[in-house]
Amino acid sequence: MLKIGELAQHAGISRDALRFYEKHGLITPSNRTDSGYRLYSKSDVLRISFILSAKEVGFTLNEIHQLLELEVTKDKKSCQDVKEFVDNKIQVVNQRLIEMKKIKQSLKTLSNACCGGDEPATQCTILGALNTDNR
Amino acid sequence: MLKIGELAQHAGISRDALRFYEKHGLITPSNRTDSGYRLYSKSDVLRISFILSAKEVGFTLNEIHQLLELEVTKDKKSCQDVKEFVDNKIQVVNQRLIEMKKIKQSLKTLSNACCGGDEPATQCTILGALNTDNR
DNA sequence: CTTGACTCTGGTCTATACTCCAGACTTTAT
DNA sequence: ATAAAGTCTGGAGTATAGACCAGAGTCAAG
Repeated sequence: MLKIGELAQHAGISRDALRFYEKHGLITPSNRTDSGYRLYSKSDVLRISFILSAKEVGFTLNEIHQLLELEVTKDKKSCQDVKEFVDNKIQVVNQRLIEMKKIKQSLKTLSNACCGGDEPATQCTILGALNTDNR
Repeated sequence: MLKIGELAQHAGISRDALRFYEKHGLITPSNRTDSGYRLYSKSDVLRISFILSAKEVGFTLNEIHQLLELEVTKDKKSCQDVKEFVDNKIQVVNQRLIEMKKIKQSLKTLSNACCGGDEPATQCTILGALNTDNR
C-alpha cells in the first residue's frame, strides 16, 4: 500500500493531481489509514498508469472516466453498447495514429534536411518539410 | 483567396478559432480587403492544416507556435538548435506512438472479448483487457 | 436600395485540468 | 519530545483553447 506522495512520485504526477482524479471519480484509494491517509493498492497503481496512458494518447479525463466506467456498469450495459463505444474510440485512435505518423515524417525530414552543423538554418522550416513530404 | 468563413468551413473549425490562432501568432492572413476582411492564401490553408494536425497529435498551440517559429527565426537560430528541438519533438511523438499502440491493443482486446450480442458485458473492462495484454 | 448574411474589434464567459494556498492533524527522524 | 515532512479538506487561482456576444460596418441578391 502506497501513500499518496509515494504513488505520486512513482507515477510522476502530483499529489494534487491524484486527489483531482479522485474528486472526478477516476480512482478511489483502496484504503485509508485510521487517520484518514489515502492508501493505494497495486491495482490502484495499474489504474493510474492506464489513466496516464490514455491521457497521453489524447483522451480527456471525461472519456477516460467513461472507459473505466465500463467496468462498473458491466451488468447494465449490453455488450453491444460497450462494443460500439470502444470501436468508436479505436477509430479515433487510428486517426490520431495517421496524423502522428505524418507529423513524425515531417519532423524527420526537417531534422535530416537540417545540416547538423552551425550554419544558418536556411532550409529548416516545418512547412518546407511538409511541402517536401507532399510532393 | 478565402474569407474567414470559407476557410473555417474548409478546415472544419470556427471563425473564432482562426482569429484566436491569429491573436496568438500562429497565423496571419496573407491579405486584407480594403474594408478589413481577412483573406487567406493557399499557403495559409496549408499552415492551418499543419496546425490542426499538430494539435491532433497532442502538441499545444504554444509548441506549434515554436515549431512554426523555426521558419521565422531561421537566420538567428543555428541548425544545431533547430535539430535539437525537432529531435526532441520526434522523441515525444515516438513515445506517444507507443502509448497509442498499447491503448489501441487494449481497446481491440476489449472489443473482441466483448460478445457483440446483447448479453451482459461481464468480461468487458479495460483494466481487464490491460491485464490480459500484459500477460 | 434594402435586407440578410458575413465580417470586424473588443470583451466576457466557459470547460478542462490542474496548481497553490491555509489551517489543522499525523508520522517520522533525530 | 520536538521539529520537519507528509497528509487532510476546502477553496481560490491559473493556463489553455476556444465559444459567445454586442455594436458597427460590408457585401451580394432581389
